[in-house]
Amino acid sequence: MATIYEVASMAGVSPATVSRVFNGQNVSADKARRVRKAAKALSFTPSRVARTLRMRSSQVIALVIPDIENPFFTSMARGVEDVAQAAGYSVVLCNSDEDHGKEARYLDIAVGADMAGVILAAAGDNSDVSGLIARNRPVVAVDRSPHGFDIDAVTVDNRAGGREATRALLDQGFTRIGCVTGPGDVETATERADGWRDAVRAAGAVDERYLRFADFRVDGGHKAMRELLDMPEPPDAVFVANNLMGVGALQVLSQRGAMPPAVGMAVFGDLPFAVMAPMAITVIPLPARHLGVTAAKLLLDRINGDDQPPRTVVLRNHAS
Amino acid sequence: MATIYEVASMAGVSPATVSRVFNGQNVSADKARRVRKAAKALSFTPSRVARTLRMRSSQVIALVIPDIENPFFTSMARGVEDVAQAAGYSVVLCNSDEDHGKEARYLDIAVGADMAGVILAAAGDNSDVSGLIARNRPVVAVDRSPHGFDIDAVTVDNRAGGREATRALLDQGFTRIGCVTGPGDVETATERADGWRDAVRAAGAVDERYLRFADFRVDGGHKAMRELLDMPEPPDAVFVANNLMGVGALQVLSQRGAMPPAVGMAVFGDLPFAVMAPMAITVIPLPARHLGVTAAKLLLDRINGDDQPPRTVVLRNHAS
DNA sequence: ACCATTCCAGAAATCGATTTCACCGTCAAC
DNA sequence: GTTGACGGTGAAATCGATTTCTGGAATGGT
Repeated sequence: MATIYEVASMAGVSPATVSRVFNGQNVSADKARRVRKAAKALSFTPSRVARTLRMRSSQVIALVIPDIENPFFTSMARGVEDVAQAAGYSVVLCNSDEDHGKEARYLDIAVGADMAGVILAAAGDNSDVSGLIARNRPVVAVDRSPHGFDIDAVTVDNRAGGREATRALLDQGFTRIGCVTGPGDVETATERADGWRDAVRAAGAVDERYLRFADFRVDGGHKAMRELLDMPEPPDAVFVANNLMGVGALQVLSQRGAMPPAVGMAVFGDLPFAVMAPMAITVIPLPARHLGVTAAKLLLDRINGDDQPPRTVVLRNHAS
Repeated sequence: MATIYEVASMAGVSPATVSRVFNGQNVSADKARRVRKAAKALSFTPSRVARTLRMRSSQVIALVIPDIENPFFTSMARGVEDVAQAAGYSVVLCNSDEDHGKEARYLDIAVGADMAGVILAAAGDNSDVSGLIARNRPVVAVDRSPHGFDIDAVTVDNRAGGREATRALLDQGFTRIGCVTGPGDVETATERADGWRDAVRAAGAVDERYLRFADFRVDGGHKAMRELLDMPEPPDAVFVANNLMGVGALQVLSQRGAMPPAVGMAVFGDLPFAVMAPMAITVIPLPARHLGVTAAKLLLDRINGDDQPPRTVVLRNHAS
């Protein structure tokens, strides 16, 4: 509540001097001491708001993710946080809940709050970052990237991963491979499904009835898996395009007493908090933390004035 | 980037009028129309920073949690978020990482950024919220509460839960019940261990060698569980005081081929993303989302000027 | 002893919104 | 016809920091 002015008058100096003390500029030792003492006495905390208004930029970066309850994204958040902290930035986490409206609102806030930059795991292909770009605020897309904008991006090779996962199932001798992927307007979902198509086609014909779009959550996995199993000729194996749907699918299989390898299963992304090493399940690991770290580094570069044309970094998901 | 002044001059009115248009005050229809048109043309986004500086409060609340990778806390965050959103507030999530230094930094930021209030799941008993109190900012403690401050709090009955969990193991016929709890300076950890002591004492003598303090994470569960199993006379069952350590303990048991019910197990808090209904495991469910909802409501009350003496809400964890 | 740097420090402008105050019309009441 | 109330509007103060500009003091080189 105390302001720089009160500190100044208590220390018998000008506000400018108080500011200089706190920003490590040259101030005589005597005055600096008096200022610090006064600041302590008044338990002075500088107003970041005033500072931000004047400086036109805050030491905060926004990380907008579509599902805070997904360990993949929280792990990514940790990566972002560690890099940002080390560089003196704070991270605020915004949960868009896969909702374009909420996402837009958070992006507006990021602009209005003069945040230094934004790392965005977009809710869908048509997320709109034009406001950020118009105002020249650095943005980095991570995991998924909005279409139609030429911005920095960090992704993994979704198609290759989907192909590899599906091929693993074929190699295990399964013949009717289903696919449970995410929403049709999310890049990672369609790309992973494309990988599935690639692999299946290479082994024969693609049966699109075995493809299900769900919502990238546990419940989506339930629903899609049930649908597949209830088909007249159900698949004998399934490729699931993300971790949470993988959990959902496994829960359904468990209920029906058909755990892998009775039904084949490959998952894109590590299964969260798995208790038993799921030997019968093929997992394409996803470098979640590393995605965050890389995105944060890219963003910090931009914040510090890096002006190259936008880069896209594709991380290897070292298959296992 | 456009300011209220540019909008004003484009619309041929004063900045005050522009402000009034956006804040729903009385302005003639004609001018209002011109202002809106100009604002659109300039793609004007009001500066929250300037607004906050002037109003001395922002529409943002901080939620400080000790571990963003723990689904219990993210679920709590969802509860907070839903309530806050509905009331027009945004939530920024701050991960203190069980570190008092980081936590203190985030609390400072909350003050300096003039946030409307803070919901704090403290990193330990001796977290310091005096800065917030001195500046009259609403704080609500959730899950854990810092000692020595008389503030609103929302908790569960940890001791009763620990007692109940342990009793369940005794009822199942186990006789040497171990306990894996969290750090000694975290209230929820010590209280749950107290519950364990209560139950064990009621059935005989408490052997403190069966009590382990770990770090509330998966690795802590590993370490503590291994130590217990490696004792000359290992426990035949174990009460684990949180969800992640429960996962860790189960992983160790799985490795050693002693899954429940070979070794008895009770866990405080729901196991995240469990694939199979763990019938052999006693789970004390934790109303994570509800904790968040309740805390957010309390905080909003305070923000809106509620001035009663601090309340402590203890939620029932409807045992199962 | 003199001039040129360099260093300190204060006054005042600035960031962009909100809000008080004062003023002007208009309209209703008496 | 005067008074009072009220709605609409703009000028200017305000929030609390940073920063430019300026002047004075101190330092150093010759």
